[in-house]
Amino acid sequence: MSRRLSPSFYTGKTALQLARSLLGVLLVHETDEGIVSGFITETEAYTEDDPASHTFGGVVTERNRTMFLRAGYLYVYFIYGRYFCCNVTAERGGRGAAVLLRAVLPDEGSALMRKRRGGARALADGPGKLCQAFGIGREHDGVDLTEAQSPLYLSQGRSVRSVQRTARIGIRHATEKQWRYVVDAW
DNA sequence: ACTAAGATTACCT
DNA sequence: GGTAATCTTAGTA
Repeated sequence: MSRRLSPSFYTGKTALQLARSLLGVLLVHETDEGIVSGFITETEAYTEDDPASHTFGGVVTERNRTMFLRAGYLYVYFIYGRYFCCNVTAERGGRGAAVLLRAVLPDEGSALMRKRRGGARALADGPGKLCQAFGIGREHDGVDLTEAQSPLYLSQGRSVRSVQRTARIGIRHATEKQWRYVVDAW
């Protein structure tokens, strides 16, 4: 039985609403190496009106173009010369909005995650670590998460009892916005 | 062409 | 708590 989230999960929500809704959702990646999955525990919203966003001002560039697709695509970017970060696009096509996946609680395939992480103890408690553990890289930028055959997708997860909202991490601009969502209790 | 900054992480004291 | 590592991206000329 597949519990893959349907397109309707992504549509009709603002980036902030989607960021909240993604908490508890299961992120799954099926590859030849094996299957890894984990429950999303931390997200951040980014929009066109947001000085911290890659799409601030609504200007399309080579890097940010995926963020302007309709909701339900994966936006992957490279940062600090070392790490990838992955987002789920939000809002309607033409609007540059997305939700950064910052952390997951590993479910299936933690041995493979650890192998990909070079044996480290912390498997996916940060956006760069998450992408490394899940084998997500630049080739996954623009993947349609809602497509039935996609090996990378979101699935129904756990219900979240309580959520904490805070300022976003690691940004210089718009630090006053409380657009980070963290699972407080399951 | 050149340059500065970056939605991070690991390792050090 | 501080910071080096590392290279792409985007802006400026």
